[in-house]
Amino acid sequence: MEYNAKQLQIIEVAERLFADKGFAGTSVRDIAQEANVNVSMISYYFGSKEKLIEALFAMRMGESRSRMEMLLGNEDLIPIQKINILIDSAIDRLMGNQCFHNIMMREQLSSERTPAISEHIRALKLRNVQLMQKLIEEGQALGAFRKNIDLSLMSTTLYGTINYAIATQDFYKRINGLEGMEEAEFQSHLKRKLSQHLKSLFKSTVTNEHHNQD
Amino acid sequence: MEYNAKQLQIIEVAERLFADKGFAGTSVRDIAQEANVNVSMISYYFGSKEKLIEALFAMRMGESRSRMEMLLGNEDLIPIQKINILIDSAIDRLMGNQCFHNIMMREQLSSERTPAISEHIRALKLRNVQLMQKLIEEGQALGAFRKNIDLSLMSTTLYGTINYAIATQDFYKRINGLEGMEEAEFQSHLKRKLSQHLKSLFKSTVTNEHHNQD
DNA sequence: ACAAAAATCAAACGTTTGTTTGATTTTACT
DNA sequence: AGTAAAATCAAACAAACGTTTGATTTTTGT
Repeated sequence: MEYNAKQLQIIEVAERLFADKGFAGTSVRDIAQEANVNVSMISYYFGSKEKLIEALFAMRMGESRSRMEMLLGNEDLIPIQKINILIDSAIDRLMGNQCFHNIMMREQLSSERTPAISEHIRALKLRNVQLMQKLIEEGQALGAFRKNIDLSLMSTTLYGTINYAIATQDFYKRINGLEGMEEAEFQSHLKRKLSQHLKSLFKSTVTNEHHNQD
Repeated sequence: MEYNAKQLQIIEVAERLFADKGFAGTSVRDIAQEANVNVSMISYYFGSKEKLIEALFAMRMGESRSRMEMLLGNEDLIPIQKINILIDSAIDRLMGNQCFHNIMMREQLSSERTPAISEHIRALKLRNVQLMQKLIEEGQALGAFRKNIDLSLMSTTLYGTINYAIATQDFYKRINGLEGMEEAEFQSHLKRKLSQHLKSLFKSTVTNEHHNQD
């Protein structure tokens, strides 16, 4: 589905408001006002508020594919390098679409509020977890990774840590005394810290190497 | 504040519904119906729907203290044992109060929806992160733990992993083929897996010991 | 047993909700 | 230029919302 400028404007405003106040907490009049359109345009273009959030999901899910396939094809990389690419691409994806992933998180907290959306999320999570399992099993086959790794909980730790870091970033800012830092600078600071932290975490946990400082 | 049976009934039903459908997505009539009370009783007892969720937070926050202080006082335990106790008590606390922590997670996703609640959450998170920092610094002082540990992101990983595991437990069930398992059994299964996973994760990451299988 | 207090109820209150209507304006096409 | 389609609008719609009211029942304390 392709959208014109007005429709995109509505979707993007809705994304921001849904992320901030939740789906039920956001009225179509809120959206219409911030998007500078008449209330009736939402039903006119999307059919209903419910179909609007489904359109948002269909749109955002359609993006982001294919960039990670590069990493699978490249045979020059050693297992831990592939894991590191996976970590960084997950951080980039979640940090770069905070509003949408906030909404996704909310949807996961409700059980099956909208079947179409739940199905989108399930498919995405399945791709993510299978990709990580593939990389870990490759590393295990090469003898580089430990055998006793809980595959599905490793991806829980990856996405759980990133999501939770994003959800609590104000708290992180406060306890690390970064309240004065400019927003864009803070975002890249957090990305860098998350990257270091998760890479070190995964390296210690999945590899057979003895730990060495860097 | 102490509540009578009817008030507790309202709070507990509200907790379940807020967790499942969100605060804005739950109507006072939903709550009244499931709690078998008249709609007006909610305003009568709590003043408003908003004050009801604040009462819920005040009640749940008041519990759960003090059990973990035991772990701090005990000088017989080595650092990694204290960390393990912290992990298990976090798992027990979050898994044992899934509805409430679901609501807490939702509140963290909205920026400052209710200042009183945000303040409760901030205080709780501060206690948690400071406790973990204290334990890690003890271990570092004893030479048992590495020096280059990102203190605030370690607790992000702990709580992020548990919260995300709880939020996606239906998915976990499905990809691990546990759909037939009885609910109580699955809950203790997940607790055990989470405990093993997080202990192994923390051991690999924070200690100076070389890894050994168990 | 009685009076005061607390609890409960159906009904109504005024808003806000998502959606539809019908008229009007703007755009697109020949 | 003229007409059909698309877009926009204020207004209205019924339903659901949180809350209040005022009468009635139940509980409590003496």
